[in-house]
Amino acid sequence: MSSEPSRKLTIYDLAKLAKSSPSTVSAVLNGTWQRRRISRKLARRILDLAEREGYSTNMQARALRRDRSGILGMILPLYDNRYFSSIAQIFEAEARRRGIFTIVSCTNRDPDQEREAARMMLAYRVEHLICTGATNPDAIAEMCSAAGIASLNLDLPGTAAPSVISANREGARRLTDALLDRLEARKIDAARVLFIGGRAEDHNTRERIEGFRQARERRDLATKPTDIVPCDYAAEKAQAALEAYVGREGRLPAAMFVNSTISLEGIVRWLRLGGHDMNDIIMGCFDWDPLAAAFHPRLIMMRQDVSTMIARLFDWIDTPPEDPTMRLEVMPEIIGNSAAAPGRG
Amino acid sequence: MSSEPSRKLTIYDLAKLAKSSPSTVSAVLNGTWQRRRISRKLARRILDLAEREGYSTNMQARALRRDRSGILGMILPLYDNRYFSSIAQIFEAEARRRGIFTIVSCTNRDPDQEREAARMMLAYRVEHLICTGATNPDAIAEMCSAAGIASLNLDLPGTAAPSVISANREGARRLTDALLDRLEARKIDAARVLFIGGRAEDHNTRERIEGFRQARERRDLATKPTDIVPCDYAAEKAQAALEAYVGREGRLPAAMFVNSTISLEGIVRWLRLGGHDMNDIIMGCFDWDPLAAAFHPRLIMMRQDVSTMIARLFDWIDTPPEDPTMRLEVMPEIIGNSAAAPGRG
DNA sequence: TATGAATGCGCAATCGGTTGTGCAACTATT
DNA sequence: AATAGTTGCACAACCGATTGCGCATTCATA
Repeated sequence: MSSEPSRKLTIYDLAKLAKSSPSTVSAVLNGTWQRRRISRKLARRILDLAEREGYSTNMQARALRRDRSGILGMILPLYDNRYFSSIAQIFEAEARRRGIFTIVSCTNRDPDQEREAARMMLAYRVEHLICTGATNPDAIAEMCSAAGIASLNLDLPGTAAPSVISANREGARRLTDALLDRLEARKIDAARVLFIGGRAEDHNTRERIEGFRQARERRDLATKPTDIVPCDYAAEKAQAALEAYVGREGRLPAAMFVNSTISLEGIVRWLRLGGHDMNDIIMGCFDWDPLAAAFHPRLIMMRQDVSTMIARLFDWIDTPPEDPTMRLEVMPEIIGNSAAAPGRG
Repeated sequence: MSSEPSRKLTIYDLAKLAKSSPSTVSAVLNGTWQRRRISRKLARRILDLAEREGYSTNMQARALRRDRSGILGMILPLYDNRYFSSIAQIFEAEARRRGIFTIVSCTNRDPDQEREAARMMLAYRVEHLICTGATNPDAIAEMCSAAGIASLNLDLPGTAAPSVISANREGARRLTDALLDRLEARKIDAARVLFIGGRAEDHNTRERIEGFRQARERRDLATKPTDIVPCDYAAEKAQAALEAYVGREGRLPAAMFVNSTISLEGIVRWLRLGGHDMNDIIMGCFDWDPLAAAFHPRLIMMRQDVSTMIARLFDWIDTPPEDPTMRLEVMPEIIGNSAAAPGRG
């Protein structure tokens, strides 16, 4: 380790030290030296020198000159559930594997914050912008296309950029089927099944509601409007909605389709506060959380296949789809629906 | 909205359009126009033009020239628990409030990934690097100081940069006290209390163990070495460690100090699998998760005060402490230890 | 011993902002 | 009317990389 450089080392400094030129040093350090016919000997000397002196490329200068930042941007609603946090982690890991730098920003499901974050990412000239669970993906996609950079949607689809999402309808159908199967096994009337959580205006919730409906329809079960309560995601909202439902109906639902782990939090809290036994009610959750699974092993969960979703995303980053309205659905996996489920484990 | 610009708009384009000069346009757009005595009229004209044409400053160019990126970097072990995810979220929110851009990278508690992420952040010339829960904070601090940029530690302290951490020892003492109080209330022998989870080589775990010991000592309770099992954080490790403990002791511990929510996951799973009743055992967890709290309201949790920790961090970003080895401890809050706790709620 | 090709490297322009400095034109002062 | 001060803006030199181009050498071939 050499002594503290008072100023950051540049290729000009290295060129002087190596008695060479900045262009040569640059070529050596960015790996294009063979193409520029720099001798292996000189290359090695410069590389050693750079290593010894602790040189680090100024990415701003590189980005400016190359007109490519080497950065991938992602906006995300939140980090604080397993679904979104694993999206961030797997996205980062995959980008790192490819030597790409990532910037992730969470925007709290707030359209203004989404736009502002996108504006910043565009100012930093990210090469792609991944728009995850955005309230208004098309607005972001438009900003991106105006800036001439590609955008992709994840989790919630848009019409202005390609989207990778979960197979929400089919997933919801399967989750509902699992609930109905358990009711049948316990010979419980399937009339009182409640769908709770999510936003009526978001695509995923609408699809899941549709899947829920279809699964019931196929068994000739009617679904009342009051059985479907997209009361937003927040735990408190779900708590209040369940309270209201029980107030109206006079008793607990026999089964519940809970639309997210954050809604589940409210549901569970409400049940606990009321002194209800979790096992008296059959629950499914369209999302996955290992702690919840540990606490309540009879809870059925849909685990969205984040690895596959991210893999498809990178496929599109590598080779952009010709059709910008392309939509790809990835099937989630059902967890906790073992055959032994009806009995006590 | 004007027609699609084929090339990204620059201050030179704007200068031409406004029949002005690049330096004037620059001054107007970065807010220094008053100091440079640009007339209000011209400034307005240029601002309107920039707005109309959808101009966006090239941050790479700005950063290069200013020699300041305007970026704050943070490395983080993971996103997938509430503690770290709220650190990321609150950090971002606070930075956004100040108009600072952030880059967060998670490094999976892997020293190599930590160094690599730090190297990248330094290459992008972040202005500060926050090192959260790093396995080797001093190594990162050294890299930073060699590059001439300030670093700060969060969650796990180092000796080469100022650190903001939780009051682990005192927090652990209080959590242990809560466990012992409950044992007393139930008139249960306090011999069989198990500390489980974490890494013996990390500072926080050592401090918590010390707090655990002290709380027992103050009640004249001896602590056997086998009562303390820092088996790493992973759920599987905790699961195996508990299994081993029970195998040795012939029965369950009466109470447990679980060192993280991820360890808690393994503990709860193991208890469930064995058909044990969660309420037969008094549990505390040094960390907080609202889903866990909802599922198990008698679980006592220490919620680390992330908001305060981040606030202190930004204090130091604003005015760096004179002493680089400075360490600040922020008291965590105990959750779920209400007076009504011993009875059924 | 010419001639042409290949090898090895440096020159200088460039990316898009920022900022020290200078120079008109205008206003106030004596 | 001459001088000094103020106002309003443009010039041009950077920041640190990248890259098209060109010029010496050296090597192979005739």
